[in-house]
Amino acid sequence: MGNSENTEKTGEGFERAAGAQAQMRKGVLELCILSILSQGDAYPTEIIDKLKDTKLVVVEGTLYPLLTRLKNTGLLGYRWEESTSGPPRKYYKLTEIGEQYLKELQVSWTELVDAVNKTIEKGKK
Amino acid sequence: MGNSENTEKTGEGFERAAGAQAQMRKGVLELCILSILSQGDAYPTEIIDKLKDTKLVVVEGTLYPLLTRLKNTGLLGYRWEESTSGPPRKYYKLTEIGEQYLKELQVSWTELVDAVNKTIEKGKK
DNA sequence: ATTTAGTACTATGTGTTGCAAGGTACTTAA
DNA sequence: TTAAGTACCTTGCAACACATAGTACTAAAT
Repeated sequence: MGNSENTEKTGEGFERAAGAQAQMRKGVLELCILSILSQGDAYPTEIIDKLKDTKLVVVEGTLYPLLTRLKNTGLLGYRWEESTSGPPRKYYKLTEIGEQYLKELQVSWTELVDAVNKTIEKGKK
Repeated sequence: MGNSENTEKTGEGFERAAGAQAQMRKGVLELCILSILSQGDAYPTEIIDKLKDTKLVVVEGTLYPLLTRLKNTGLLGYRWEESTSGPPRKYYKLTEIGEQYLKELQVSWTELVDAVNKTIEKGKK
C-alpha cells in the first residue's frame, strides 16, 4: 500500500504532465509532417511554422533528423531552391510511396483515437 | 548541391507502418492505464486484458515497468491480495494525486487529438 | 511426493525517438 | 568588417516500449 498525501509539497504539482504531453506526441509527428507535405512542398522552417499554428511545437533538433529518416526510407524527396532572403531552402516533397504510407498512418491514427477514447470514456461514466 | 528526387523504391510495402503504429501508442498507455484504474482497482494481467478489449495490445515487459514508474511517482498505490487460482495478485489503485494527474492527461489527450486532426484535415480537403 | 501446467510478478538489454545544445553557411544591412 | 537574420546540420542524452528470460506460487496429474 503506502500511498502518500504528499500533494502539493512542491506547489506546482505536475511538472510531469509536460513530460507526458511530450510523450504522447511521439509517433504522430511523422503523420503530421507527411500530412503537411501532402498539401504542398515545404521547407523545414515552414513546416515548423505550420505545426505551430496547430499547437504542435516542434524544434529543429527533432525535425531535421526526422526528415532525413523519411527521405532515406523513400517517403520523401527534396529539391534545393534559392531564396531572396537568406540561404537556399530544401523543399521536401511527398513521394508516391509516401502518399500511400500517409494513408495507412491516417487509418492507424483513427484507430488509435477510437481505442483510447473507448478506454477513457468508460472511466468517465 | 542540387541533387533531387532520390526516391529509391524499396519495392516491398510498409512493414514500417507497424513500427509507426507502435510508436504512436507511446505515451497514451499511461493515460489508458490510469483510466482503467479509475474504474476500479486491478492487477496487471487484468489491465492487459482490458486493454486488449479496446485493441490496445500491451505486453508484460511494457506494463510492469510502467506500473512501477507510476507507483514511484506517487500516482498509484497497490495492495497484495490472495487468489484462489494461482499466486497472489498485486492490485493497483489510483491515488488522489493520480486522479488529478489523470484529469490533466485527458485534457492533453483531447488537445493533441484536436491539433493532429486540424493538421491532417487540411491535407484531405 | 514429484512433476507439470497455469498464473502472476520481476529483471535485463536493446532500438527508436524527441530534444537540448552547439555548429556551419548564406544573405543583407549598418 | 561586423552584425543580424535565416536556414540547415550534428552530436549526445534520456525516456520509453518491447523482447526475452527468469522467479515464484498454486493446483492437478502422474
